[in-house]
Amino acid sequence: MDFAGVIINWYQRHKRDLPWRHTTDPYIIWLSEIIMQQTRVEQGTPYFNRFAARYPTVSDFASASEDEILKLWQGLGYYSRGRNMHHTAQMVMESHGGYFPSNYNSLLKLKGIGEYTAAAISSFSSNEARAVVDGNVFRLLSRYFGLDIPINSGQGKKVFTELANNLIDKNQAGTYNQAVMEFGSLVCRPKNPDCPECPLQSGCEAYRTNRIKELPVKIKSQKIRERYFNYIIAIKGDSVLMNKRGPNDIWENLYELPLIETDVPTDPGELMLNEAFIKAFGNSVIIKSVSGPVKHILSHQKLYATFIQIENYSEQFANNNGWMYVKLQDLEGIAQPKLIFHFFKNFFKLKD
DNA sequence: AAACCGGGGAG
DNA sequence: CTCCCAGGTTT
Repeated sequence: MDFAGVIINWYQRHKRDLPWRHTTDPYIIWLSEIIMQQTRVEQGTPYFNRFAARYPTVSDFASASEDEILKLWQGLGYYSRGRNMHHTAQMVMESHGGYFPSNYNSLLKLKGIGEYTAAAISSFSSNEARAVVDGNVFRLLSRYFGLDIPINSGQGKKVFTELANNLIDKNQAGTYNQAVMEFGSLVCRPKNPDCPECPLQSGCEAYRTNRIKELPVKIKSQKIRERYFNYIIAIKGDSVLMNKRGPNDIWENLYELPLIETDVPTDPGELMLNEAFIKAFGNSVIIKSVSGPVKHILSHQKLYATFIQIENYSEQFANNNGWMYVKLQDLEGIAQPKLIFHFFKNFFKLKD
């Protein structure tokens, strides 16, 4: 049996029953694929179920508001995925007559859909023979063929994509694509792969040469930036001052507390002398309470957040774009980063 | 080509 | 702590 045959045979005996595997509707498959990008199946599945229930068709998705979509997305990370989906859903309504595309080239033009996702949707919905190349496939192929070219280099991407397209079973492209990813996820795992039970063991170059641990090769990641977020809690009556974040930074269009960011750790007393702080709140502020710093780690940044509740402030922040008072009972309805959501939960003793 | 974009779980 | 997950977009 050839490579594809072994993989498909294994898949038919070991595949998981995932909710998006029961459909050929490209819209539903798109929903699942975007949600699962850089996300573990266990983490993404509840989100998929909520989105599929709330927006059964692309029309439903397109007519929702961005705030509503981001709220449903809250906690899943990489929020541009949610914003791009909204844009794409509207594009499908306007330019594709409400019918979600199912061919590779049309899919590739849509926002948030790259080569992987276009190959996945087209093969799962219409059996188009384009090989998916995701993290699982990179790992499986680099090990099986003993290729040490970095998987995150331009050249590596090209080599592995070409190889994958030579291996695909063109008569059952969708099944093959599902199968290679499932196999990479459950057998050819990143750590402790199940080589003893692997049906490809006899032909695996990395296994033969004892290089399982060295493959795949990846180019080292970037430096991690450290940032200091001084969040201000300004409560007036039954409202709290909030900020809607702007473009070109993390958490775009999500809501947080008013933020005075500094390059170095700054204690609250010192922060009150900060130019931006005085410009927003005046110079007769009283600090009521301080908590933190709370460490919040992203893949590319380390955040240290301090929460400072103030009183006797003057409202000179009227010109600060995005700052607004939000009623406490409306807080639960707006999309917030995990850091903020958790803080509020603790601060107001909110229930789940 | 390199930087940017979350959050969580495994080891 | 490090690595990586059904990756894509921007610079």
